[in-house]
Amino acid sequence: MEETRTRSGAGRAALRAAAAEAVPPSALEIVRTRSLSSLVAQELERMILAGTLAAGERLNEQSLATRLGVSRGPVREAVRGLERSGLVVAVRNQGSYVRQVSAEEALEIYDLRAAITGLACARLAEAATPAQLGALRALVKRMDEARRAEDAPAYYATNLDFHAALLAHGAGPRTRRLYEELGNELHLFRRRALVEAENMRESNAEHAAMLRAIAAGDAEAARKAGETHIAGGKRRFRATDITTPQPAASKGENGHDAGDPSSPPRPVAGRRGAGRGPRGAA
Amino acid sequence: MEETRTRSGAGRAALRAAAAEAVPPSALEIVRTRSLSSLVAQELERMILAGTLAAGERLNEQSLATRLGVSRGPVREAVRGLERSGLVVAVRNQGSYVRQVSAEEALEIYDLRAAITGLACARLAEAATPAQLGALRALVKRMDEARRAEDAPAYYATNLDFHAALLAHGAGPRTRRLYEELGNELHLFRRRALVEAENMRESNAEHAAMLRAIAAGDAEAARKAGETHIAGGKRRFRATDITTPQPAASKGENGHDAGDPSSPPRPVAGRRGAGRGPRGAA
DNA sequence: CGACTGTCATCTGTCAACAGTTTGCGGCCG
DNA sequence: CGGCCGCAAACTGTTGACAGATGACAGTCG
Repeated sequence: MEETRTRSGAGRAALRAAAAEAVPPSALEIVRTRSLSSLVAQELERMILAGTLAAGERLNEQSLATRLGVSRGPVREAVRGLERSGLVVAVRNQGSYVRQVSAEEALEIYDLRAAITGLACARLAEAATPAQLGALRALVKRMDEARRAEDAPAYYATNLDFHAALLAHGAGPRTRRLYEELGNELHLFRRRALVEAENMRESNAEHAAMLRAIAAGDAEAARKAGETHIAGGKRRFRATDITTPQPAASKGENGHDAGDPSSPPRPVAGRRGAGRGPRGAA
Repeated sequence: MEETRTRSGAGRAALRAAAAEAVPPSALEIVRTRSLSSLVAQELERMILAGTLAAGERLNEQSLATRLGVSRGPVREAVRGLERSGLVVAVRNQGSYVRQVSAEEALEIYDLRAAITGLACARLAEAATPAQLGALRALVKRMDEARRAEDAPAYYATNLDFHAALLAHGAGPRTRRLYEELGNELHLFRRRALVEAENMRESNAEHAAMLRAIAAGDAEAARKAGETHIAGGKRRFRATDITTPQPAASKGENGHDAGDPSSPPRPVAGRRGAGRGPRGAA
C-alpha cells in the first residue's frame, strides 16, 4: 500500500468518526477539546485492553499512524503516555511492546486492590447513606439472581458495577483512578481469562459479608471483609493458574527485590522487518 | 561525510567493545541507552519535585527545549508522560501546567499511602528475616538519636530510609513504584513544607510500635500500626494546614464525587504572551 | 468614560523529512 | 559444509517547518 503518507485528511476523518461513535453528546466538539495525542492514546488503550493488541506484541509506529490516519508524532506521544501508565514498555531503537504482566505481578496487584477495597469498605462503614446501602444491596441481589440463573456474563457485569459503586461511594477520585489502572494492568496478564473467572456462589457470599459489616458500621470488619474478598479472588486466580510459583514453604526470604518492575523487552513472537523482501507485494 | 552507512559491521563491533569497557561511570553512554525523551522526562520530574518548576506554573515547550538543548519533540513526549503520571495537566491549545494538589487530594493520598504501608507491615510481620529486622531497628535508633540532637534534616532523611526499607522488604516492585509516585504527588501540594513537617517524638514512637508488631509476627497489629503511623502524619498535616476543610460534622453525604481528579487548568499567576508589546525593548 | 471589536504576536498541534541504529539475508572464505 | 562478513532495508529517534488557535492590546463607537 502506497497510501502511507499521502492523504492524511481522510484517515483523520476516519479516526474522528470512530471516536465520535462511542460518544453521543457531541461530534466534532471533542476534537476541539481533546488533542489527537489523547485520542490516539485512548484508542490504543482500548485496543490493548480489548486484546486487539495482544500482550507482548510489538507496536509499529508507522503502521499505527497509518491505521489511525495520523502522523507518527501523536502516536509517539500517546505511546509515551501509555509507557508511563505501565501498559507498554519501550526499548530504545528497538520499539515498544505491549507489557506482559507476570504471575508475581498479578498477585501483587491483587494485594494492592485488596488494600484499596478494604479502605473503601472501611470508609463506607463509617459514612454510608441509606441510599448507598440500598443501591449496594440491590446489586448483590442482582448478582444472586444471575448466580441462580447461572448467567456468568450478567454476574460479571454486575460484579463490576458493585465494586465500582463501592469505590464511588467510599473512595475519592484519585483512589478510583488507581483502582481502575490496576484493573487494566491485570488485563495484561498472559491469560486474562483467569482474571474474570469467578466462583459466583463464594464470591457473592463475600459481597454479602462486606455489606453486612458496612451496614453495621463496623469499619474494621468491613475493611477486613473487603480485603478478604479480593484475597479470595486472588486465591481463585492462583488456584486456576497452575504455573504460578506457590510461595508455600519459603517464608524466610521473600525475594521481592529481584527482577525488573516491568517485564523485560523480550521480543516474544512476531518478526520485525521483512528484511529486503518484496515491498510491493499486495 | 559520505561514510554514512558504509561500515556498520566494524563500527558495531567497536561500539560494543567500547560499551563493554566503559561500563562503570556514565558518559555519553547513557545517551545510547536512554532516549532523549526519557532523559527530558527525568529532568522535568526532578525540576518539578525540586521546586524549580513550581506547582501551577506553565510549561513553555520551546523554552524548555532550548533550555535542555533539544527539540520540542522529546519535550512534548516527556510532558505527555508526566501528564499520565499526574504531575502535570494539559489543556489543548493552551499549554501544560504543573499540577496543583488540593488539600482534599493530599488527604486522600495519605489514605492510600497508609493502606500501602499497612500492607507492607503485615507482609513483613509474616516473613521478616532477622537481618531485615535488625536493619529497621538500626534506622529507628538513628532516628531517635537525630531526635535527641534535634537534627530535623537527619531525622527526615532517615525517616525516608526507614519507609523505603519497609517497602523494600515487605512489598513488591509495583507497590514500591506506586508508593513513590504517591509521594511525588504529595510534593505538589501548595505548601509542600507541610509534608515534611513531623513531630519527631510522636513519629518515632509510632515507628517503634510498628517494629514491635512486626517482630512479634502479628500481621494484623503490624498492619494497623503502619496505617496508624501514616494516619498520624495525615493528622499532623491537617492540624498544620488551617485551610483544610475539616469534615467534622457532615458525616452523612461524603461527596467525594465532585470535581475533577486533577486540578483545573486555572492559569494561576504568570502571564503568557507579551502581546504585541515591544519585543526588542530591554 | 466604558464596552466592543479588530488585529497581531506567541504558542501549541501536527506533519514531513533527516539521521542513526538494529536486524535479517546473501555471499564469501575457511 | 559451516561460520563470518558485508549489505540492505526497515524502523526508531530527532529535528525543523507549517497551520490553527488563543489571548491581549489598541483603537473606536456609543
